[in-house]
Amino acid sequence: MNAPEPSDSATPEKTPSKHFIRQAIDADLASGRFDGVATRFPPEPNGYLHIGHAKSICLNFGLAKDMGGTCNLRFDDTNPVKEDTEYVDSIQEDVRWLGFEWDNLHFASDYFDQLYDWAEKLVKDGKAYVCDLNAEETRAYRGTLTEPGKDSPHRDRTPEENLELLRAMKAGKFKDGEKTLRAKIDMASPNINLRDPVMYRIAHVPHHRTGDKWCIYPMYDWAHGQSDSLEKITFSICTLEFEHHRPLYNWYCENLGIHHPRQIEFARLNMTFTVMSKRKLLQLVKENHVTGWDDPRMPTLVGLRRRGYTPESIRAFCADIGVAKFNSTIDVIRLENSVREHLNSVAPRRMAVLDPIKLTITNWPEGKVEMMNAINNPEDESAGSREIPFSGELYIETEDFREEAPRKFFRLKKGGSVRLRSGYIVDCHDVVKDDDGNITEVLCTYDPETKSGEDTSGRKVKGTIHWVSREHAKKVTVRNYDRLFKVENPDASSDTGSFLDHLNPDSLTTLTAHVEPALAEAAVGDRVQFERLGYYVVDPDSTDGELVFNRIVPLRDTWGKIEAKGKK
RNA sequence: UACCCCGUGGUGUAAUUGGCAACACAGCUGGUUUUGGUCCAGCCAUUCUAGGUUCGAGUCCUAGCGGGGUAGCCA
Repeated sequence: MNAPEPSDSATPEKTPSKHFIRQAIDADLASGRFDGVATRFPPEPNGYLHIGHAKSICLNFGLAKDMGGTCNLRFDDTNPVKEDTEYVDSIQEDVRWLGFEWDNLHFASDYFDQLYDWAEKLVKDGKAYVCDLNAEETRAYRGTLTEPGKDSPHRDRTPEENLELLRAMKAGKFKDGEKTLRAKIDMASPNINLRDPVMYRIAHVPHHRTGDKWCIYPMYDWAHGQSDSLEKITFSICTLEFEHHRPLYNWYCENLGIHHPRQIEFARLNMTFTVMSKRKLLQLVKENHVTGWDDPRMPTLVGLRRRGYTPESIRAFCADIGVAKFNSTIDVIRLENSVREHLNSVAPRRMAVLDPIKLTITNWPEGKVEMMNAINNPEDESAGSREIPFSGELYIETEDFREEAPRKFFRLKKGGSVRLRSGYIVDCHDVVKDDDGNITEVLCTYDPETKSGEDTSGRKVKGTIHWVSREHAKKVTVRNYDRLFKVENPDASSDTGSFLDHLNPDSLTTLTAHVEPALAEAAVGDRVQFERLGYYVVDPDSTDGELVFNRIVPLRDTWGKIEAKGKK
């Protein structure tokens, strides 16, 4: 424990700045308040994990790793009406996929017995009481944000009476909502959490792990800190909205006289063009605005995984955005960049034509097929190369040809030249049009002296475009995903409607693409770069006969920007 | 209008804890390039405001302004 800093203090340059939680930990270690770091990631199993949880996971597991400590995975399963094992499984899978392994796996429900014993202790100490007020009355007695509350009429029951009542509650003698156990703190506290908070509510509902054993269930505050304590957590890291709960967290630990972790709050992740609340994500799924929790447009971890995001890129993103208390909104571009950056270094390059137009090479020897050598990844020599068939009939991207084009258009135009990537330079001399005047075919000659890798011509052309050989190309389905929402802040409360009004109708475009033959062997989960287009992953929907590629993220598109600017 | 938290470039995060405001991303300029990708270079800030303490304030104090959170028997 408490490993000394690596002695690289001689290189002040490299010292990464420490966020405020790291600083707090350093201080507590230095002062002797704690002698190690033990954290936990405590999800409630009532939904799928999303990118916001990834921030918390990276923080908690990352801290433990960096400080030579431990991190547990604990399910905060104190409310059986909302929770389900379906989520327990998916959460574990997601945490592992992200690249973390917990030291211990726990469930708050495993502590129900201990929690109950502690509740009796507080009752005996005169620090908790059974209250007969119903939910409405409790609310009325609690007061408001600006007015103090009033004491419950049952606040002064004797410990003996309370104990008897509590045991009767546990034994199932009362109906749902008939009684609660409350901590006896201060009904006039400016902090509403301290106005005699409910510890137990009655709910005759089976629990996904404890079955019918309990009909009283602990509230978050009464379970969370105690679970932390039992696991000897030192730093209980949570999001900002729990800040006002900290005094209560402390009160329980102090009044029980048990191990007392330090709760530290940080700002949860907000991201542009994204909704993050469980309620809204659930609504997107339930109302079929997406195909499921793992729809590639969802910010869930299962969604991002299916989209093709790598765990490395998500971890890099989380490290990149930092940790603070300021309530910020991260530009989703940052997330997209992180996966681009990772995939740029590891994804093999392949050629795919999404919107084909035929290109015929009029001076190409009839029936000749030439194998061209193509580099797999210019960023990684060890990735090697592959062979691509080149022939007299090719497909190129429709948008890469213009009959007439502006000076700045570096691609193919009538009377112009372009390099076919890993192929030859071609010169366009004519086009073929249908009756409506649409171009159906581009006619070119090729320059035999310009073969890629053995160019002896000395010719320079402005542009290079991708292509596939018409007879050798494979057809695949391509799903081009875009942002799910068309506005930066879909959460923004417009008086008129809901966040659903901001759904992007073009968030998915499905098309049939022609790809180079090497792609026929691609397996589900393989990630490639379609040259000049973007990064793609093979979707599990793929079958033997038909591959499905999801667009993970497009390449940066400088030309697109130039063109868009020109139109304004 | 009670209490708590937070205000540093377009967006985020730093600043040896009182000592020349740094880094990343975005944007804009240019360069390299057989991906208009990658890569490289340059440009882009009166630290919310007003006072105060100090030789010196992003940092400390006071007041104001702005943003967020909180009144579940949810977590």
